[in-house]
Amino acid sequence: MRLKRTVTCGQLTTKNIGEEVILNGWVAKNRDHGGVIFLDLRDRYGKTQITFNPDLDAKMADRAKRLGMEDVIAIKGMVTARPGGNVNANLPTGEVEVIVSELEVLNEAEPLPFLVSDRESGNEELRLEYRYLELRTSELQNFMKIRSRTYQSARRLLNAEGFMEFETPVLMKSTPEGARDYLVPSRIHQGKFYALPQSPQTYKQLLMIAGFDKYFQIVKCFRDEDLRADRQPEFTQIDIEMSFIDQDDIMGLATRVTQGIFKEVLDYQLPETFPVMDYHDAMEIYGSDKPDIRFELPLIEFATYAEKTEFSVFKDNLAGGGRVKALILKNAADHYSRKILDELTEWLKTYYGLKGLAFIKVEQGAFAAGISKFFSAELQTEIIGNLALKDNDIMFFVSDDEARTLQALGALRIELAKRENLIPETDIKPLFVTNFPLLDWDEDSQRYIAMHHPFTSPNPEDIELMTSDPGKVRARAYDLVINGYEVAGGSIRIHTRQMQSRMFELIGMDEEEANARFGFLLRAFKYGAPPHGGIAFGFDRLIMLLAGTDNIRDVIAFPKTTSAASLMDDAPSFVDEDQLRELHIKLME
RNA sequence: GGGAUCGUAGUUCAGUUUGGUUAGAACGCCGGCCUGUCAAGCCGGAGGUCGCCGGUUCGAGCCCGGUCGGUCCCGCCA
Repeated sequence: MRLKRTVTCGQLTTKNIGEEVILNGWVAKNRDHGGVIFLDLRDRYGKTQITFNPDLDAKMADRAKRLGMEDVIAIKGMVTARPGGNVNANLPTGEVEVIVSELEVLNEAEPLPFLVSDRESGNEELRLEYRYLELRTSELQNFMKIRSRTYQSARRLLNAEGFMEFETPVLMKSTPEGARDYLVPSRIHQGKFYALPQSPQTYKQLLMIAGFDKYFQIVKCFRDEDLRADRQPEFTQIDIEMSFIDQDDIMGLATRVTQGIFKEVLDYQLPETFPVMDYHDAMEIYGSDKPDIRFELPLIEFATYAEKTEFSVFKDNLAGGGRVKALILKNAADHYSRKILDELTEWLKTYYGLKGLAFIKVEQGAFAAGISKFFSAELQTEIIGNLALKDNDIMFFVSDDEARTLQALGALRIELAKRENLIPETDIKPLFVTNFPLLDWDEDSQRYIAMHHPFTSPNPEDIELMTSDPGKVRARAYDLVINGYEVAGGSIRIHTRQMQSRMFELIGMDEEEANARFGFLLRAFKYGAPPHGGIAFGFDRLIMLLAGTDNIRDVIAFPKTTSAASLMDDAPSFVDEDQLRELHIKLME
């Protein structure tokens, strides 16, 4: 190219008036007045108005007339103050314009499938097909800048803490405990497969055994599971592991890293320490292991009152080991018509398997509507007094088995908060959730499965329970939760062969199977494994919070759709017979 | 695996409730006018397999069945 830029499109101000400059960029807009022609020239640094005047060069003005949106051009010209009254206050460069003396058209663009100036001008399917165009929009340019700054910030902070950065294999052994693996067939080893890592878990533990006591990696992870608004099949973690530490050390580090990132990327000051909540309390009070604590609206234990009602649903559920919990919305009963209550009920039935949603409203100091007739006058007075209910309050009740009650009411808590505008959108409220159960009973396979992963250390106080009541054993595991998103999760690991074998036993994995799958790790434990533990940040979710978006696709340059496809390059796709033959693979009909 | 919802000019949408002649608007595109705009303005034009397949009907963008694709959710995500 002939005209190489001397400045970017975002930097010219009145200070540059009188300078001759060269700009390169995309035509963002062409405003042709018949005589004078204004173009907005855009690059990732900003926009600058360039002006063609036929009085100065009629031929060039004619060429400028033909320039269309997203053409790539280079211009040389003089930085000039805009005439009085023509300043654009919305643009940092709005006080100046460049009067063009030379024009080089670097590449013309065809008519566009949607407007780069307006992200909403194309639906998502189309934008994903032309993702490189969507990435030109100011919104995604900004998200990618935040992402880039966050990489740098994380690296700087961890480096300052004395961590070493590593890379671990992407082609690894399949370990079919946990999420479904993405498999890669081996050409050389007929019939054998590599797996893409769900996380570099075992490698980082082996690096601890190797003596690299502070490890980190910004790493892609792959999980072949169904997608959500905050889940992609390939996603990025800031993976961290440390030796000779305890849970508090990891939580402290995670706190400092999170604070540092929010400070450096957003100049947002998070609290000095993050609150710590028991898993049990999170479930009981918020109905979630990743509670959004930007607003209160706690779940209320209602069993003792429910016992005194005449409502058989409550009493039967309690008798059968189920639960009754409630939510109170203050001064909002008039927002909940029959129609809206029916919609909420239908939603809870459909998604959370509830049989119904009960409610009462408070009117003139007593219960009204819903299931109020099942409460005696004395009971109503008692509840109104104890729970400080006022007129126009509405109380929702969910009663089912424990898991369903907590999950459904937790979901209702969020839904009601949205409807009532109770969520301070700009707040950032982190907390740690700790003391997760070590094991989860799996009905399908009639055995315990590891809730976090099978390398998680049990709480030393609960070792006895491993024999007597495994379901009660707490894990030394912790999640960092921000605004209802699980942003990071980790644990103190098992570091002795004995304990690891015991854990495998508990989840019903016999020695042979354990050796086949994790023998390399078990063997390593025999040669001086230090106590260690770590945490992994869901990098994309962290960016979502920093960017203020609720969609993970917004913060990934080339994301996949809900069906794990890439609309731009059409992956996945069929491959040649030759390729399959080389891999010893035959497709089933 | 299941549920909900969407699919109509290049694009965003209206039209579907109640089936009926030529499927509209805006933006973009093309042409013309216009010398200070910044969502520039004014005039004109081109542009449609109503996602696809099948059915009902004298007649389907509209009704029915299926299918493909997008999104959101449940299951799943150690």
